[in-house]
Amino acid sequence: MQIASVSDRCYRLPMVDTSAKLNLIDVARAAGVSLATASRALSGAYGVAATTRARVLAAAEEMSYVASPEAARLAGGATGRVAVVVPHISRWFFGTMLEALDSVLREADLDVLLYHVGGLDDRREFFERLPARRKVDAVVVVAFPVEEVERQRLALMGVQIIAAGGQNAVYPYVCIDDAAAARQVMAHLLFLGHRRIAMIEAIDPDQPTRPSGRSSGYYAALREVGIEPDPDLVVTTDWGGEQGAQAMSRLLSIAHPPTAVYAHSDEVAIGAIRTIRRAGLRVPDDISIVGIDDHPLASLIDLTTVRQPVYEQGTTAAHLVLATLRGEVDVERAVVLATELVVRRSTAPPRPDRRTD
Amino acid sequence: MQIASVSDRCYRLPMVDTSAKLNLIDVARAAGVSLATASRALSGAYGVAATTRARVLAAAEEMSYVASPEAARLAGGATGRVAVVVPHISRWFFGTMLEALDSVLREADLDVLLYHVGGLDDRREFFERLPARRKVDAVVVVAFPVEEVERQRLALMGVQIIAAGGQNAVYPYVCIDDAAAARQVMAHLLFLGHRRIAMIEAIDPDQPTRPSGRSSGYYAALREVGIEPDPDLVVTTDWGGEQGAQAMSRLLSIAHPPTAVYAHSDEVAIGAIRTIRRAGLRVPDDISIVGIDDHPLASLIDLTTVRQPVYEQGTTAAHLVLATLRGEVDVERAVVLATELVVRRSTAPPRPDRRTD
DNA sequence: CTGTTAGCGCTTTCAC
DNA sequence: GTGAAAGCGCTAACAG
Repeated sequence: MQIASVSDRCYRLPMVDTSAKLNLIDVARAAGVSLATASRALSGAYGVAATTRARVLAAAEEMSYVASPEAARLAGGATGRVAVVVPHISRWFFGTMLEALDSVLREADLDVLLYHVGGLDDRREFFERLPARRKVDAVVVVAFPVEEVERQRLALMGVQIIAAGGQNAVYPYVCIDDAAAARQVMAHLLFLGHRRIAMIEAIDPDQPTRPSGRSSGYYAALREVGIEPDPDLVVTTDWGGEQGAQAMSRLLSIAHPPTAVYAHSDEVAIGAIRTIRRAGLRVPDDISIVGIDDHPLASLIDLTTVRQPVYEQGTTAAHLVLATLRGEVDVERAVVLATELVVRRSTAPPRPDRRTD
Repeated sequence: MQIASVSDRCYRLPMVDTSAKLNLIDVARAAGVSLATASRALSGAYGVAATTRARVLAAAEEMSYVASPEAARLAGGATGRVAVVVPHISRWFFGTMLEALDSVLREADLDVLLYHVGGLDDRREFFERLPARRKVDAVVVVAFPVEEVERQRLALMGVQIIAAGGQNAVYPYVCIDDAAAARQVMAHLLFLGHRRIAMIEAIDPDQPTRPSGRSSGYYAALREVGIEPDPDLVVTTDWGGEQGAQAMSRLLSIAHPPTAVYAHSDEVAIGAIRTIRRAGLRVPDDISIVGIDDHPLASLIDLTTVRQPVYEQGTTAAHLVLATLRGEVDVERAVVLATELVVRRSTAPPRPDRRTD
């Protein structure tokens, strides 16, 4: 992590001459057109002859002209910025999503304004402040519910909303089918012969969220095979490894502990594994465990999981943003990406002496 | 991860009346002063009577006035934005750093512009583009070297640079002492009686970096106790778990494998552990292993490591930004934060039959 | 299809 | 200590 001046770089960086700033007017002159025409040509508006536009574009390219977002915005144009709103940053899911969003938005020459909105106060602050001065052209909310009032407020300012990793009927979104993911977990566990399957349900205490499909899928799968859900086998906690470990302790403290555990995320699952091991039990011999995500460390832990395409959700959401910004009317409003079971070595049939059926 | 309109929220969001936008002139009128005075008062410049300033501030507060960054910048002021440049986003270290930076910068009413600069092309793009139009007031580079030319280019535009998680003599920085961290690892391992200590050295292939203190500390510690470094015991790889696993394979393929392994990061260490286990060996009985970071999952894996205060590095760097922006001259230009060894259960004395001394 | 013109909301000289 | 006025660089009506 050392930082030092590296002298043997492979590119030259021309020194800027601050005294000679390059404005649109310069490009216009170089192309032999008026300022207005240059503006139209660059912004891709209609009503410019193809040859003229080409000339302007060439001149701009030649002089490596970069427009001033400030001036553009002030004059009523777009800001060239999009806000990405995330409830967490350091967790893998959110970081990966950010990386994906950033990658395609930057490609489209849009700047990314990061908004970390943890609790309710941040959230309120965000939705009160942002619209006040149109700082962005669109906002992407990552796994984060937006109220209708909030949406309308933004819409009033001409700011679009797109959701990544979550769903809503009102604005475009891309997500996975959480209930289907839960069912993939359950199908695997049931097929292996497990009957006492616990669930470590994760919820974010700071975010008001509807009951997740990851939970409903569990109950649905159980009911379908005629197993009555046992409340003792469901424990709710925050996302995160330590919390998973604690939740697992509770599951080990009941009269008839489960033979298999379904955790809402890999991180939670990894925490649960620690508790199991500390109890002197083995995975998967004594207890099977499955997570959701396919976190990079899951493969290193040999954790069976359901993979969700996080990066792809991000890029897809970003493309939704671009399409919306372009004013495309026939935008695909809902994209649901497929998940898949990844079988590794944290699952096995239950020990014969522990089978309950 | 479901997103839905939540109706029972605990705050009211007033609908914006887009037709009545609030400008500085309105605040000025309300305070009974001229536009110029209002501007001066708000920007905290000298030459305004204390009472006048108070009146303006009150009016602004009352009307919950928010300045337009666009107009401010256009007129020669600050942008109210700072760029954060990171080579990765989804890795824990960088996400945590971002979270910390964001937290204090937002507190100071600055917006965070995220720049993911992966390879050389991105980097070039960044340093060519950003200065062209002053989009930000300062840039924070996270674990990322900046060339002198690049720095000067930014300085010319009045943009400050601050480094987080890396060091440089020219601009303010905050980091840890990598060499010291390495020595903490080595002291622990040597004290336990290990002599054949391997190092899995991690480097980012996309970033031109000076040899890390994490490596030099290893060699220094070895030499100090009179152990001749064995080239076979050092393997270099990319950061990341899979890479750590592969590196460990190589260490297991030499004539005399190590009794202990020092990995440059916890993620690398976790990968290495998988390889060790798959080889039928046990940690720490057969091989001890130590990482650096204290990644949240490290405690779940029971990994001995050297903790570095990532979040604190971020907040400190952000405060450096604020001080610099405030024009403070006597800014602490270099902050080096302490690291500490966290002993868990991945280290133990070497097996007597494997000791080589 | 292209050029002219009037601001966008603020900061900053300048006078007073 | 305060006010008046001149832009910052661009877009969006308008004319032509």
